[in-house]
Amino acid sequence: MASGAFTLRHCILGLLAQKPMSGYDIRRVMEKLGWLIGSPSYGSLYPALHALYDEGLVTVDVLAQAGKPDRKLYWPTEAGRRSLQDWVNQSGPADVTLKAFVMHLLLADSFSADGLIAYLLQRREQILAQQVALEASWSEADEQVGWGKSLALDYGRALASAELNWLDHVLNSLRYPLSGEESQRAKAVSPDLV
Amino acid sequence: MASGAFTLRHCILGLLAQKPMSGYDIRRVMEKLGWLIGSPSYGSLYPALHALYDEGLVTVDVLAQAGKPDRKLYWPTEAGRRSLQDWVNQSGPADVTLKAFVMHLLLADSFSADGLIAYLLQRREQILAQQVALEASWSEADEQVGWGKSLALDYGRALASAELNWLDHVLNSLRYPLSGEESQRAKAVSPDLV
DNA sequence: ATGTGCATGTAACTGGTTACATGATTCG
DNA sequence: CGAATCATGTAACCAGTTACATGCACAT
Repeated sequence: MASGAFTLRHCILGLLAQKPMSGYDIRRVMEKLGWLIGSPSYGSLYPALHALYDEGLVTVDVLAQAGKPDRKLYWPTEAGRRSLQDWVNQSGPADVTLKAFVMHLLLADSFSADGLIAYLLQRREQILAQQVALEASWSEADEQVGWGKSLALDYGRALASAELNWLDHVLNSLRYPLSGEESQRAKAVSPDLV
Repeated sequence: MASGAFTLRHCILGLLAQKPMSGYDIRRVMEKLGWLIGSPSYGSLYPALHALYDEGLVTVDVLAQAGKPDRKLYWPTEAGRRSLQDWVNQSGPADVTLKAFVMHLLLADSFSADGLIAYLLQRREQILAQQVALEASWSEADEQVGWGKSLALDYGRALASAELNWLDHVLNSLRYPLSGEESQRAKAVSPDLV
């Protein structure tokens, strides 16, 4: 329950772990990251923040401001950091949505290098599986693929191969060399679409 | 309100427009498309299907089967097709999430060619804006960007540029359908479903 | 006998959005 | 003088998940 899926709680905790912020700040940051992480409404943000506080995962410091409403700066307690670390460590392939993945990247500083590499490899495995599944869906001569379906599948293929390329590139720069066979597969894809 | 965001309703309606299916079928199809569209639980699928039926947007035909439970084949009514067409036509840049975008691609057959091109151009504009926003976020020398943040931003950049490439390629092939293969696909655009 | 696939569904819950309410300050 | 930005929050609602309940057929 506390683990499992990636929710606003984790997101907030993750951002606060990098730098103390107010609810308002959190939203601004998420807005700037835009579609990568998606910004929540205050209607969910503030309640989530209060809940984290009630559970002792974050502390607050209230800064009175002239003319403006009080600015409540939140940051994780030790328990909060532990809980975040738990999430980072135990998150399996099941919950690797785009948001969760991006949050893992953002928290890269708090990984051990090995942990990050393991996580990226896991992600790589997953994308590879999806690519294979799409390819299978394509050549499924169940009946001829409609134009729309072929468009959608091709789009998926393009995204998947782009991500694989990126992953390989990053893994490489982390000096984790892949076997020749595997890395070639990912590199070969880019130029042929539709 | 009934329009706006992309929900299960639209998704179901869209899939049924391509081919009559049971709730079970719908789920299998969505599962196969995997992360592109995401498969819902039956706990949301069946109720949504019933709601569509109650509103007269889909009809059902019950096929009794030996040994197995009845198979309820659903497909859109005229009203359903109209409602779907409305969604396709009026969906603005606001709701262009990945799911919604993929659904538009899947329904490409039911667009006029011009409509599809307009939609893709809209998407292109949006991705371009996101790319710019990320770039801005990067060079924001507010303080030096942490490793995690730079990783995440770079990931976003990679995805955005991959999508732009794909969009350009598709747009190009839509405007200059030359090869035999592609002109065949171009023909497939015309039969609309309304 | 045990599990997997087919096929339907409901009830309780959760995680979010939308719309509302407040109020000072600064910019055009 | 009105709009945007800073800054907080609540209440009603909605869309989805999880867990449960049913039941037959076929393969291991």
